Amino acid sequence: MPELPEVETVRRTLEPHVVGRSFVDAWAHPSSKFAPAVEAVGPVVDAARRRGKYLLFDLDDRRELVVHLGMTGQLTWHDEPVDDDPYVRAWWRTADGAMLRFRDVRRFGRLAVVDEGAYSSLPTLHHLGPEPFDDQLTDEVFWRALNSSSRHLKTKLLSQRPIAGVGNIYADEACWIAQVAPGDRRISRPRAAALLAALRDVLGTAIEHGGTTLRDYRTGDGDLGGHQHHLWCYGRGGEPCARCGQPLSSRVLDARTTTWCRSCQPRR
DNA sequence: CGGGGTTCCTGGCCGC
DNA sequence: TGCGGCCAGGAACCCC
Repeated sequence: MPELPEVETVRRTLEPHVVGRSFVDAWAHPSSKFAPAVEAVGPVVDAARRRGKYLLFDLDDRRELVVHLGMTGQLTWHDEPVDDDPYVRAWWRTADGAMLRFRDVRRFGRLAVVDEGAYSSLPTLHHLGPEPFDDQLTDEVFWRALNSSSRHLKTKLLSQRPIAGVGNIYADEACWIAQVAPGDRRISRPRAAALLAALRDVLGTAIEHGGTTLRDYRTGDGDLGGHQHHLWCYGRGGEPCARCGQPLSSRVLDARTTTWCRSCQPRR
């Protein structure tokens, strides 16, 4: 499940390949989720950026190729032709025979080519909250955003509004680190500050590890991430809490599997 | 417009 | 061994 650390790793690994190049040919699966890929043929790629879980490739004709990896998306660079694969949903070829390839088994990913900054066709990107490491995201701002509705705290994290780029893995990890109950609906200012610090800690560490590969995620060079060996609670329901030894709880919260420690993440 | 439900997808896994 | 059923879940989409 590519979240911010995975998408940032893909961005960093693709950047040296794509920036300064242009695509001379492209193909896309007929689904409207992927068909726009061919519109990126022609212009030079000026930059490889990221906002939340979205990859943004700036094109030099004032447009952007927007890529969301969904659940199983893999965006990889290939200097040489690669074997055919039934799960490839789009590819772009450069003049020198290299290829950028989008593979996505479950087709939850999505591609778009838009005028620069014109994200209205992608509502989550259009209304995306601040980047985790943005100085504008202060404890105060985060606390207010988390208390602006009465939904579960974890659901608010996953909404991409209080903060961009957090998915199921890092939401559970950050709540565990900050000792926040994911099912609480309100949070005190000091706990919000602790949760923001935990998010920054875990997202930063996961980027250093090249992201979390549970199954499908790969870097832009096709490599596995490493953060799967550093998870405190995600996917560990029933195992002892690394902090207190009590078994971690797991249940579905707002349609998302949630793992936490009832003992050291008590309801407030 | 916030909130809640539904849909998109298919490999992997479980139980019989 | 084979197969039906269920699960994983981000974001678009629709409705109230």
